[in-house]
Amino acid sequence: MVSIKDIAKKAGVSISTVSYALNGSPKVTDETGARILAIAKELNYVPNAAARNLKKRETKIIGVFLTDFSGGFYGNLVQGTKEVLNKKGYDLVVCSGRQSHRMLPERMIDGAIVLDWTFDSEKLLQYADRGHKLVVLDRELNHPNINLVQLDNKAGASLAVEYLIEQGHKKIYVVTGPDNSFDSKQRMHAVHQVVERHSEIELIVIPGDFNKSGGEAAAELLIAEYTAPCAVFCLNDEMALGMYTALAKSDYRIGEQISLIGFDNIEMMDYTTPRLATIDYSKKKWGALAAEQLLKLIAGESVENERVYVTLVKGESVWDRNKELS
Amino acid sequence: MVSIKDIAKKAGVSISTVSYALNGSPKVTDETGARILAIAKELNYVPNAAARNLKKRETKIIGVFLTDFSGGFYGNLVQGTKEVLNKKGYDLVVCSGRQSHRMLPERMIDGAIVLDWTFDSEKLLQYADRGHKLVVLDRELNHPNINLVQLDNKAGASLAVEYLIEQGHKKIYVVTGPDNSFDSKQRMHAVHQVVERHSEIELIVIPGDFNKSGGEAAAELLIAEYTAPCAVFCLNDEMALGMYTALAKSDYRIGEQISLIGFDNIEMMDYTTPRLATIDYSKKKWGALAAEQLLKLIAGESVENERVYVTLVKGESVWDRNKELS
DNA sequence: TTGTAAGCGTTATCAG
DNA sequence: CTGATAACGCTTACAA
Repeated sequence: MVSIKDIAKKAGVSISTVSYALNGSPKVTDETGARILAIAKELNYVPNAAARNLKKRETKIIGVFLTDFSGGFYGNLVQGTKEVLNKKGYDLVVCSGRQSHRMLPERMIDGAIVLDWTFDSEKLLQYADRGHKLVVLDRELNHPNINLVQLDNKAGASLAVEYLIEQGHKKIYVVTGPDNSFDSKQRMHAVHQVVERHSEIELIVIPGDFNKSGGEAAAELLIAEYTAPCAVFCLNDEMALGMYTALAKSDYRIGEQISLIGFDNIEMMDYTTPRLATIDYSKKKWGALAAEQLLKLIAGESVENERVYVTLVKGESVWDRNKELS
Repeated sequence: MVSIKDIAKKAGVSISTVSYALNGSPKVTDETGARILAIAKELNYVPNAAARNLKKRETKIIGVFLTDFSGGFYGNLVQGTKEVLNKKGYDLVVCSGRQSHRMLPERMIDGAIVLDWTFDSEKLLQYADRGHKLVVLDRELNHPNINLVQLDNKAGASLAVEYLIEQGHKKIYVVTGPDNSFDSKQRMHAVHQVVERHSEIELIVIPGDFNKSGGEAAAELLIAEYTAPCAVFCLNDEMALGMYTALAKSDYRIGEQISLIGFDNIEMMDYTTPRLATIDYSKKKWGALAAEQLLKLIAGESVENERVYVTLVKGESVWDRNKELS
């Protein structure tokens, strides 16, 4: 490995001069500076990150922690984050799984954006206590070193259920996410609030897992106890797609006997027939916002928690019962 | 920051003893070892990655370089990689964009898996020359420190074109990837080989970009010059989906006037109607294989280049003209 | 079994 | 403007 020491030797100067030259410090003559740069290039010098990180106590790298790499969900979000970070001289790495959680406390990254329910809140708070900067997208955590950029789950879930009700549905199933998912809890809460305002609605809750398999399982349950047309709100699109696939194999048609709406508007939704209704929001903006907040946090600026707004995407997957009744 | 020095002070031992204890060396008494571990836990000690990396000259982290984070393409591939790496005590980070390329030469990672045509081959060779270990999935590079795990593009493209021909198609459009894409070149080469064996086939090449927009642009061209039923082979699914969307807005129907086949079998394909034909292969296995090869390379074992095999996925998007003719 | 000390490649604080 | 030199936190001979 060629180090600044080698350059110094070859240039006949000291290592500190080399360091200054390499970092574009005005403390070296243009002449020696240029000579050193030339020699560095000639020797194919590349700085050693570990040494620099050790000394400077920063890596200029931000980590994004995701539950998994799959699905059409994360692409745009991470892209939004990356664009903001790169513009500010930071690099981004995407990590997943418990093993990788160590990167934050071990200081391999200068901060983290968390959208990963397998990452313990307790751990996150502990890291924040030690001075690490965090932006969390999937829970509520109150700490000066943690900023929240949350989805407006309440609005989204309300929009979804109200849409079903408006279309004349009385019997509504809801397929939930995992118990420990904050998003799932918030959405469920909003669902209950809306339903309470409509006494005529029959609400049935089916526990899900935010995965395709959860939607498939729910579909089976639905089919088993089917008696009359009903509506289903899957608390995320992944499960809605699972249900879509499962129902395709059954005698029931989405948008006819069974109305369906999801949440997230992942890319796959564009290709379903009938078009599945869902709740949309800009994933890219979400990621970008998270990055901005994190950088402010790192810069020591004070930051308010932010919110990402949602809209309803209608689709033929929801049958308008009013037409039938009129 | 609490360092081993702090632990040493509190335990009344030297830093080396602490280091040995922390690393489970048999050189320390069980008693002092336990005491040190206890103190470490009490102080919330976390090793500093930069210092360890600097000293050990390895990070136990592997980087996966992708062109972008989007689409249903990478999820399973990265998942396969991750599982293999984690099992062997390595962590994985996913990177994208020129900026992040520095991670390899700066030794922030112990090796890289490259599926990113924006990563210069010249640079890769240069890094390999400096001793960095690489597995490349999207090009052909001959170097002792580089291993190839390639898709069987030739078989895939041949399967696709032969399928179209078998179904009675005579006029075949091919939408290519970017000029510098190795996969695109290989697939095109195979296309030409097959077509040469069938003199009755009329082949029209449309330059594409492997993105949705490329497929959309190709669709417009197709519509503009449409005269009779024809078939299209998009060299990847992303473009096939672009064409699918564009044609949905036109008077032409996929599987009727226009037959369509893609390449990759990304998840979105499962939701198209009619089901788009494509070329399938196990992305997870591909990623896992790449990880295994890289670890062998790092361990200094000799490795042969590997190949990932492909299969044809038929779909209603390809019209059987033989029926019509018989 | 434990301690001493050198060094990994940088940066940064002093003197010159 | 340039050069010694002391860190940064850790690992690992080698000594004791």
